[in-house]
Amino acid sequence: MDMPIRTADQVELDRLNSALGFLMRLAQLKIYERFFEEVGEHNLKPGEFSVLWVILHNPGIRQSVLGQRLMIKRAHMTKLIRALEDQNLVSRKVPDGDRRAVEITLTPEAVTRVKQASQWFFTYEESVGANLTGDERQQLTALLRKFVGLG
Amino acid sequence: MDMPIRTADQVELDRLNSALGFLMRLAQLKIYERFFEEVGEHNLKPGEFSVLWVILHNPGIRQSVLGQRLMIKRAHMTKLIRALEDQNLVSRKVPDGDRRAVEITLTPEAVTRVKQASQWFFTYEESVGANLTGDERQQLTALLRKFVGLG
DNA sequence: CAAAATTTGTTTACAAAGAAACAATCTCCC
DNA sequence: GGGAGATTGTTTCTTTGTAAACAAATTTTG
Repeated sequence: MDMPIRTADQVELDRLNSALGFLMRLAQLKIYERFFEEVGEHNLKPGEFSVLWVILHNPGIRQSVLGQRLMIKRAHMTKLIRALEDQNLVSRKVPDGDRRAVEITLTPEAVTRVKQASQWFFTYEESVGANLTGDERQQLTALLRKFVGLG
Repeated sequence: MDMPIRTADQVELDRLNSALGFLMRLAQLKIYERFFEEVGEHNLKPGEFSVLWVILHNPGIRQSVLGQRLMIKRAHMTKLIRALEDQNLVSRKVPDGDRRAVEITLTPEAVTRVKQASQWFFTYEESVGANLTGDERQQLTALLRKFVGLG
């Protein structure tokens, strides 16, 4: 009868169904969507939070290294850091050893703020993948860690 | 001693190390990066390809349904479809039943083009996750499929 | 049936992220 | 020591995607 497709779950994806890159993109988008639904505007976006968190645990880290680890391009990192600086959350210091580089540290306010934010952030993170069993979630985490080359 | 961190793999991520959302974002970025390294400008970007692929397999699909399945927002979908229309790859038709909607079909050229593009696209997709064993890759795919709700 | 609410797609304005060109510094090597 | 080349960060421009307001058609409901 050639009934037009009316709902998303009737859509035929064919080979896309087992394409790793495609599935990963979908997964990521789903996580983001849920993040903004649940956490709303908690005044620190996930990107900002992870940047601040990493600086907290690596005081004086250089912009370039931070960017490499979080896969943020230099051009974009410049903007992120400046925005954080404008909010008085980080301070930049050009080290004596290498005057091209910039070393970044949290301000005391930011330390408090990040520790506080970490509560809801990780609470959310733990709720991600709630439709999986504990084992599956565990496996997924391990596989992703291997996939991205973390330990 | 306070040696500054010099390389990305010395960075302490602490709890971020097992945060599913974080790992997923990293994984996705890694896939994209490799995609552009390897496939370069093959004249069809991954987003465009998947849109066209899904239209190929669901001729006459509505913009809204397409967007729901691929998690593309309406506003953005409008632009994507227009761009594809400008390249003479899709045609739009307002169905009689519901004159708000738009049904999309591939042009004959696009059918050829997508089938051709599918060769390198899926070749790339199969190379994703080459640092995992076959079993692991298989598991990861299955877990992601469950995660995103693809039965 | 008519008013209210919803769906669908578009437009406009904006935010997030990348690419390329650039300047300053540093490293390497002759 | 002094250029050639690499690194580091910034700037500018462009692409990609989202948000909010809107218009038109449809569905709901009183």
